[in-house]
Amino acid sequence: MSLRYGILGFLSKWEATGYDLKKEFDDFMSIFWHSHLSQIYPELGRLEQDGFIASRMEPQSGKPDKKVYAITEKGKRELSSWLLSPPESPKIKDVFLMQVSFMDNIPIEEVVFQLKAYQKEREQRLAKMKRILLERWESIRERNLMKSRILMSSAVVRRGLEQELHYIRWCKDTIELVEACSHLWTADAEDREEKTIPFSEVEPAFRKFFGELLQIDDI
Amino acid sequence: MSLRYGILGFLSKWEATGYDLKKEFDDFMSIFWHSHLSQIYPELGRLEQDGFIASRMEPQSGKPDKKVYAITEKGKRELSSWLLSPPESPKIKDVFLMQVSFMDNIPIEEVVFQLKAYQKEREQRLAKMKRILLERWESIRERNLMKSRILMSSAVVRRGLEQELHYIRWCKDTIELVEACSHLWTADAEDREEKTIPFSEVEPAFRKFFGELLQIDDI
DNA sequence: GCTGACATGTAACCCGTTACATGATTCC
DNA sequence: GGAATCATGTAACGGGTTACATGTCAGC
Repeated sequence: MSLRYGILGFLSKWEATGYDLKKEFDDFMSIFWHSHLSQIYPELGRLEQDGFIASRMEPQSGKPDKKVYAITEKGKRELSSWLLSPPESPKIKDVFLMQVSFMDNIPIEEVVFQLKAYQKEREQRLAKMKRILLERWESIRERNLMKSRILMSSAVVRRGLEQELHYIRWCKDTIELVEACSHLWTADAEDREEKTIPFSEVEPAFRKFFGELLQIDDI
Repeated sequence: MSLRYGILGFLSKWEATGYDLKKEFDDFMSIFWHSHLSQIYPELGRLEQDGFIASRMEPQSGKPDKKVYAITEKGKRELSSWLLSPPESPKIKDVFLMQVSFMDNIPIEEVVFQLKAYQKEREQRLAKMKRILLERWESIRERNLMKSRILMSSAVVRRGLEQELHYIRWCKDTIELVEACSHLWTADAEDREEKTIPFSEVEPAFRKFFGELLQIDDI
C-alpha cells in the first residue's frame, strides 16, 4: 500500500513516466524504498483508475513514446490524508542481523568474513548517498534557493547517511568483539560441542563493546 | 525465504512449538524480524516435509496438547550453508521516512506532530529492547557463563538499541530544524503556493543539523 | 461472565519478485 | 556485433497479512 504514496508523493512536485519513477526509486528514494518496473506500471494503472493521477501520451522522435503522469486534485487530497494519518509502527526486517544472531553455528573466520562482506555492502550504499547529497547540495547553493520540500528531503538524506555510518561502525566493532572472544569457538570445525566459559573472562571486551549504551537510564 | 532460517536458527539451540516461536519473534527476534502464527504454522509444516525439523506430540494436562519441533542434522546443514552464503544486500523499506520526504504538503504543526508521534513509537521499542538486554544481562551474570550464541545475540541487541537511540535523536533534531525553518511553510493552510527563500537565510540551522556529517570525506 | 494465555490451524487476499515479451537507438 | 538506455507492459509465483475457526483453563 505504500508504493502508491511513494508515487503520489513524487508526482506532487513533478510529472513523470513509470520509467522516471523507477529511476527515482533507485536514486534518492532508495534511502527508504525500492520497487520494480513490473510493480510500478500496474500501480500507475490503478492510481489512474482511482482518479488520483492522469496521463497524457507524449510522442518522441528516436525514442519510444512515453506516458507522462500528473497528480490530480483528488490525488493531492489522498496524499495529504495519508501524510496526516498516524505513522505506522516500524516493521523491521533485517536479514543480516538474523544471520548474525545464529552465527555461533559457523567457524569464527567465517563470521569475520561475513561481517566484512556486509560492511563493504553498506559502504557502497553510503558512497551512493554521499553522491546524492553532494548533487543536491550543489544545486541548492548554486541557485541559492530553499523550499520546504528540499528541507524535508535533506532530513531524510541525513537519516540515510547516519544509518549507514552507524551500521558500518557496528560491523567494525563486532568484528573486534568476536576476535577478542575467539576462544568461545572450538578450534575444530567438526566439533559440535558447545563451549562455555566464565563471563568474567570476556567481560572487559564486552563492556567496551557496549560502551555508553550500558549507562543509558540505569541499564 | 528468511522466515525458515529464523525458525531453523532458533531451533538450532532450543526445541519449540509454533506458539513458542511466535513469542520469540515478538521478543528478542523482534529486533530484526516479525511474523504471524498463520505464517509460522504452515512454514513448520514445510520444514518438516523437507526433513529439516522433526516433531513430537506432547500431551499436557489443563492445556492443549502441543507439537514440539526439533532440528535435524539435515536442518543443521541447511542452516550452516545459509549462514555461509553471501549476505544479501539490504532492501530497506521505511514507510515513515517516505512520509517525511513528502511532508512539505502538510502544515508545519502537523509535521511536528507526526515526528513527535513517531519518536514516541521508537521510544517504546527502545524501552522493550532495554528490558530484553537487562533480562539477558542478569542471567549471564548470575550464572557467570558465556557462549558464542550469547555473544552474537548481544551484538544484535547492541545494534537494535543504538538504532532506536539514533532514530529518536534524529526525530528530535528534525523537529528543531523544521521549527527553525518554519517560515518555509505558508501561514495559510489553504494557500498551495510554494514558498522559496534564499538558502543563505537558513544555512546556519542547516549546517547545525548536518553537524559532522558534512565533514566526512570532503562532502 | 469476560478477558487473556495457551494451542493449532485454514482461506482469501494483497503485495512484491522474477521471468517473459517487444522494439528502437546510441555508444563501444 | 553487442551492451546499455529508453520505454511499456503481462504472467506466474512466492511471501506475508488479515480474517476466520475452535477449544480449554486460570484469574479478575
